[in-house]
Amino acid sequence: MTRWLDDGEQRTWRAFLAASQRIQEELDRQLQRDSGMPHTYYAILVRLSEAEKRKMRMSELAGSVGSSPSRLSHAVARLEERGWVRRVPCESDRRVSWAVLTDEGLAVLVAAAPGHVEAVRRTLFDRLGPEQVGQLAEICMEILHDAVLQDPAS
Amino acid sequence: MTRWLDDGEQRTWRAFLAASQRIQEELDRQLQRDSGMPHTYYAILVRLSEAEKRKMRMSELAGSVGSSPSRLSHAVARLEERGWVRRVPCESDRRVSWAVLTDEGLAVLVAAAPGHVEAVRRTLFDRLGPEQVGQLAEICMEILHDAVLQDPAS
DNA sequence: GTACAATGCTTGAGAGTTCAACTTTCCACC
DNA sequence: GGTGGAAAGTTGAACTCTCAAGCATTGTAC
Repeated sequence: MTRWLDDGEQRTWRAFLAASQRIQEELDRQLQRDSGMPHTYYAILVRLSEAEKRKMRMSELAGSVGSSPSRLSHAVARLEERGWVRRVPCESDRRVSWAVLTDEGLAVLVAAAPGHVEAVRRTLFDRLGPEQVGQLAEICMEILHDAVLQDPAS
Repeated sequence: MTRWLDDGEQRTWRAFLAASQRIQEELDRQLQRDSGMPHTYYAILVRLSEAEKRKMRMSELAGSVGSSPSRLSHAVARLEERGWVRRVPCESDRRVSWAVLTDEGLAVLVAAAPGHVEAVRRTLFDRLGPEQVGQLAEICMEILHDAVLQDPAS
């Protein structure tokens, strides 16, 4: 009954796994080594830096970086300890917390960005032609499109 | 000096991150829920099941699943606790350990496989056309090709 | 044959993630 | 205006991963 993967699919799948794993690890290692933070923390700082007044609600931020509420809560707690992010209670809805990027956090991000972008180029874009970049974008959009991604059983 | 990403690259990069993250999480969740193990453990069982006599040296296995020696050592320790893998010392080189997939481990793998393959289809292959699958394979090969992936500074 | 480096693997501590509660606040309804 | 449920976040425990250090064993050079 199971629709097993044929040889081509098998190869594609394993290549995809290996490639994405490798990129993730390389970026994590680079950021950890050069800036003392994992990639997920970097993504949080980036997203905050782009937001109006450098602040976002926790849930919005979580959705934006593709993180669970719990993960984000833990992460922001660590970022707050380092003084890179501050949590401010929302006046109009007291369930809500604002996460605010501090000046110090922005400085750390600015310092980390060039090395990170270099790593992204080295691991991904420098290896692909322009057509492939377009194809990859298209493919990833399809994967994300209407991303139910749920098991029918659940 | 930094070669920043242009808008198209930026979008591609974020789509790629989101897509690969999403697939990883979906697979991990499915396997954890239905078979009580993370995806990395599943990969270890798969690789062992394909090996001659269902056994491999730890270092070989680590390379094969793209894991650090340390990670594999921890993982196999857990798998051994569950009785799915056994470690056997090598006679000819006593530094070496063989990891052996047990009958019980094979049974668990066989039980887990259909649900996993379904998840892979649902999250990836069902969303792409045949051309895109080919393109994706090609792209991932390029990413892995001659994968130095090292920072010049190191 | 004895020092010394390299190899194979393991270990422990620190850090991040997950999952299932749990608290607080808001909203809708009667 | 109370009540029940939904929404927003947090917390703690269990688990995995990483990194650096460590222990044997093997290979190499003198």
